[in-house]
Amino acid sequence: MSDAVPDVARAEIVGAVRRALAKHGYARLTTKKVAAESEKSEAFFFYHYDTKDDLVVAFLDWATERSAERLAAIDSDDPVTRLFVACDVLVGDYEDEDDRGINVAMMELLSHAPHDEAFHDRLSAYKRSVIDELAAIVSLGIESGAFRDVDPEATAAYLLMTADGTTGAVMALGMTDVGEKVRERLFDYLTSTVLADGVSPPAAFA
Amino acid sequence: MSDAVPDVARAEIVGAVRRALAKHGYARLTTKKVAAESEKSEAFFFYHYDTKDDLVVAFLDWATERSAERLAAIDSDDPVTRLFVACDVLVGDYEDEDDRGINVAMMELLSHAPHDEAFHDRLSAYKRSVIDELAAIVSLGIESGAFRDVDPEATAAYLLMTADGTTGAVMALGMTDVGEKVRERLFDYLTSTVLADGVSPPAAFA
DNA sequence: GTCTATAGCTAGATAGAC
DNA sequence: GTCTATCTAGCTATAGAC
Repeated sequence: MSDAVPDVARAEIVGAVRRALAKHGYARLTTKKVAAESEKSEAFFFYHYDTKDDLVVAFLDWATERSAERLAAIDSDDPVTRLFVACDVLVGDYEDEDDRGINVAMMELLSHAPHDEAFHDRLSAYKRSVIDELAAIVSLGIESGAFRDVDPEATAAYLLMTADGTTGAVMALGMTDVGEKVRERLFDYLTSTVLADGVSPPAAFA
Repeated sequence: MSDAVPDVARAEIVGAVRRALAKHGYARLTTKKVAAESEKSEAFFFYHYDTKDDLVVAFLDWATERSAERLAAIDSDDPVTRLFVACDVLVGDYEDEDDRGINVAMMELLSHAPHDEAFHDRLSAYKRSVIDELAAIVSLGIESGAFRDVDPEATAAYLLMTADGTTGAVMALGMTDVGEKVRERLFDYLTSTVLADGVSPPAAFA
């Protein structure tokens, strides 16, 4: 994928970019601030990557991959559990500071995507893949009879958009009360509209 | 509100900031680029505002006010119509280039809010006011018997978060197909979960 | 491969004429 | 009030020692 940057170097770089983004945001990111988040010098970063933007793209590649893996790693054969946990993961956890920083940074890059093709391409592909993943879960549930006969793609898109919006208000603005209420409505939606009659939500979400 | 910047000057400035943000995004915004979007010189902007960030805040004040007014201006006494139209407005129109630019810019400022108190304060207040506005519509509908007895605040928050997330994917990434599907699911949600039995959505949304 | 030092530029902001 | 000209700081990126 990325042209032969050694794994240790990339890990160091991605970590420093991640911390610098969490501390200063993309709009105020400088290569000095990135270097300040590691033991390495500024030149170290320019040896491995050509430009500052390449550093950010390396972070973005890492972040999208990480998020996709977290979804894929949901460990259950039951479509009901998988769908609830997936939505839970997508909304995110405000208390997890690292996660919050990563999510806010991804959002800042997303909102800058109209002006940066690399951001646009990676984030469109990522969003698309999440929708596909959710749609696959929905399809499974329909086949198994646990879900109603909803439109998998449309339902997946709808769920992701709700989770995305919530991430913004909760992670970026700290409106945790809104987060709680939306979570409740979201799980209620799954229960009343996606789950088939007589199917219950997982215990943790009831 | 803002300390005595003449209305004509402010209009000129807000317009230039708006166009510069639409063209370059917040992360790449410079005062030179702002000035390039007007007939005025760079010094003109610094005569009326002390710092570059004050210019952006002036834009943000204008943008939040504009969005709030658009919601408040929905011209109907019928809670059903008002709720559907409000959601429609909140999701926004991808085809409207100005609206798209404004929405994407607001999103970029939102995602930078953890690092800028002025952004944080204005956007939290704005989001809160939209939730209040939506909740008021929901309460009205419940009183009139057009809506079920849902939780107005939670429902309002839930609807806004879905609209916000959709704005991101549609306006910033151009995923218009996702926008269509989410709109459909969103209006379906309103119809099946918020509207009382036997109440129909407005003709335009059926 | 990684460092220190610095080039070269552009940013935000100001001075002073009008 | 608005302009042109310009200052200074801080940025991205590179050169050259090790």
